[in-house]
Amino acid sequence: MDLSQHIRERGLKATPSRISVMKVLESDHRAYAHADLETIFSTMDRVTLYRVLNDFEETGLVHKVIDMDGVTRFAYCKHSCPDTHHADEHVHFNCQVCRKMFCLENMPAPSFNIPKGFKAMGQNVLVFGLCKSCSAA
Amino acid sequence: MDLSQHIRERGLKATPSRISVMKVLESDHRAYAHADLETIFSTMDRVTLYRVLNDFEETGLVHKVIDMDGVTRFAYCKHSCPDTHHADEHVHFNCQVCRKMFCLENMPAPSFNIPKGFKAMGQNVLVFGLCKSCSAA
DNA sequence: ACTTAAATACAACAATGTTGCGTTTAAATT
DNA sequence: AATTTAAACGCAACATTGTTGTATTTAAGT
Repeated sequence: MDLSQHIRERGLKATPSRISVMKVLESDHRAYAHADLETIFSTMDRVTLYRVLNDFEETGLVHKVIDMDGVTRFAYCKHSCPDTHHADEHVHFNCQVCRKMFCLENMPAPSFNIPKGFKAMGQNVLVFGLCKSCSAA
Repeated sequence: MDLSQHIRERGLKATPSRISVMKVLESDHRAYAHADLETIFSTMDRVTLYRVLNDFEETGLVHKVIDMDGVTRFAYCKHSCPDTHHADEHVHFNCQVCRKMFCLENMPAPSFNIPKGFKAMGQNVLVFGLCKSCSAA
């Protein structure tokens, strides 16, 4: 699959920064924090990285989740998502030891029976504990 | 109910700061951000307020949730919670307009069937959308 | 190769949260 | 009621996460 093409399809220019960030996100369906990617791409400008991630999110290329520490994380959208709604809303798992966040792709977020008067637009379902490698150690 | 007594029962000193913060939290089972309380108690030191909230959380007087914006919020524990585990883990609702966060006390967080190898310790279940007053307006 | 809107780099700023330390105070003891 | 002391407070400094403004550069269409 051509990453440049994938990016351009959403109306964004396929710049080197975007292509390399997308390559990481696409290779591993984990939710990455800005700080993670800043470590990987040590020469990339902080602000550019923030904007790359926000642009990806706004065009539906990635989805956004808040982790246990209140930090925003971004994960590749396996299914193409429209700009407005992310079809693949699933449960995320956040490890308390290594702090990694995993997309549980085949575990859709349940729909809740919210009290009358409230209007639900989406949800953020986060389970925390120990991931595979950390519970083994 | 005596708030001072309630605070002392958890091994904390019943100081004026703690009593007044607890009074607000206890009066309305909503999850308050540090910023909300700083507005209410404009003379209270920022750091003291952070420490009051963290102490309450560590002793099980309140529970902690992360909101849509990644901001930590604290809500009164209706049921007494042991230090380690909060028995009243329920769904929270975060309004996208007024940003208020509501405890849906009678909606327990579901237990998820996490993949083999992962060890779940707890969850943060957040539904967002429009609250009663904001969807009416 | 030219053009232009989009993207980048850099500086400055804002919000949230933490740490260290000297001073004050709640509450137990005398 | 006075004394004691660990706990809590107030203040300064700092760390991290994230945003905004603007001049410069570049992807990609003409």
